[in-house]
Amino acid sequence: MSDVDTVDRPNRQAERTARSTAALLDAAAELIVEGGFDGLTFAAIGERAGYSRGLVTARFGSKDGLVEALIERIVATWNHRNVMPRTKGKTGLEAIGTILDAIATQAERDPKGLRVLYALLFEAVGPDDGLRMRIAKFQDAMRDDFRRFLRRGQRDGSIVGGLDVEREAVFLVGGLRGVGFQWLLEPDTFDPAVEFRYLHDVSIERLRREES
Amino acid sequence: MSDVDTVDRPNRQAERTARSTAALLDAAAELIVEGGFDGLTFAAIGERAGYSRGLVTARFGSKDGLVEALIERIVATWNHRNVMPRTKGKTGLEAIGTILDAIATQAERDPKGLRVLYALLFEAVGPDDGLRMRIAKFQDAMRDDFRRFLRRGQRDGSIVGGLDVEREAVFLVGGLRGVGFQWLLEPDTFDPAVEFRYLHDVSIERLRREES
DNA sequence: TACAGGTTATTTGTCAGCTGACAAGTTCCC
DNA sequence: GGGAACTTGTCAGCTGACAAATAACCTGTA
Repeated sequence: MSDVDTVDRPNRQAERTARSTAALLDAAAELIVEGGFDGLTFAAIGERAGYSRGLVTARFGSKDGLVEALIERIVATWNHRNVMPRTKGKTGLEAIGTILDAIATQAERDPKGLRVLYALLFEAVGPDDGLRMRIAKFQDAMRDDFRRFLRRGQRDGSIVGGLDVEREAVFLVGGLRGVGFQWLLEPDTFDPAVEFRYLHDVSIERLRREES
Repeated sequence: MSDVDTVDRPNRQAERTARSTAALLDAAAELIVEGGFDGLTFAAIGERAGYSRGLVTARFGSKDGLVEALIERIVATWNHRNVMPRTKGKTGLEAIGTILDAIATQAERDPKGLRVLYALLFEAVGPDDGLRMRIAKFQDAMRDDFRRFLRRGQRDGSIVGGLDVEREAVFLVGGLRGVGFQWLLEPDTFDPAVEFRYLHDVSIERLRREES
């Protein structure tokens, strides 16, 4: 019927697995955006994905396994698409601007995708869960990007000298999380694109080396 | 035995209620700090408070009622003690500095009390719960404080002119939430006092009117 | 002072609902 | 025919809620 069916199929088994895996993860992401972690039940995931409630366990082993896979997918696509390639050969200030701009742009064009990430982030505060450590790792990787670019900016002279790199990295990531928090708290009245853009502008302005 | 017993007791019934209510709320606060919302069960609250599991329902009607009472207590003491009285007769910039300083100071002296609030905040992101709207109301009240002081600062000349008051209020509250989020995500390695203090310094520096 | 009767505070018994997990069975693919 | 993907049956565990029972307290009267 469609050309998909006429294509060579060297491995339909694996293809089937990939399809159901993607469907399950998509469903899980949607459910988290809509109802937070409480709405993320095996029954709901299976139903929305068009499978049974038991497949989640069969595929991911446990609920933690599912969440781990979901985070993995989000982080991988994000880093691969939006950060690493677009900061090459730029000054430190430009690289930071690129990151902040990429987030603001995604808030404009694909807010749902961004909401999944933030919903996961805020769900991770709690006791010694595996989720918290997983998210903390992601968080620190992000701070590390900022640390690197802040140092680069001080070497190449694009960023004002003498600032506390560690504090600044925390401050920048904190600014992003603060916008995301207010967004998720008031999803109907809060415009994340505007606020992320403002965060970008203020941060760049503040970090830019004073021209003499 | 103790002098408490020899004091006039015009209403021991009410006193008993007040004592058990306080014990329940204290226990609930501790449990939230330790294990998030998941650990906040009627059984755990009653046990820690030294009462039975059924008293929570009898006193607060439902779990929502308990949380509402807890938030009410935190917000009331906070506003009453730390904000309202200490910003009178100050310039806009000074008032904002007072708020940020009060938070940083509490992070130094009573981090547990502050953690209860932030744990509640981040637990509130989710669907149409009553908790979300309750926290959103608190959040907007806090932004409103900043809006008021920002305008005051523009009138009295202590704050740089021409800034977007609404954006700035969001940015300031967002900065606070961002610090709190990183703290709760990494409670063992993240020092909230240092970061709140840095937030204070950077914000005041940024808002101060350039001296001509 | 004593004590009864009513009110309030607190506990215990019990229930339905939901969740994640897993084993056994069924369908699909190679 | 064998193995993988997927479904269904089933279970124990836990939670919040509420009704009924018990304990503590207060008030009025003699």
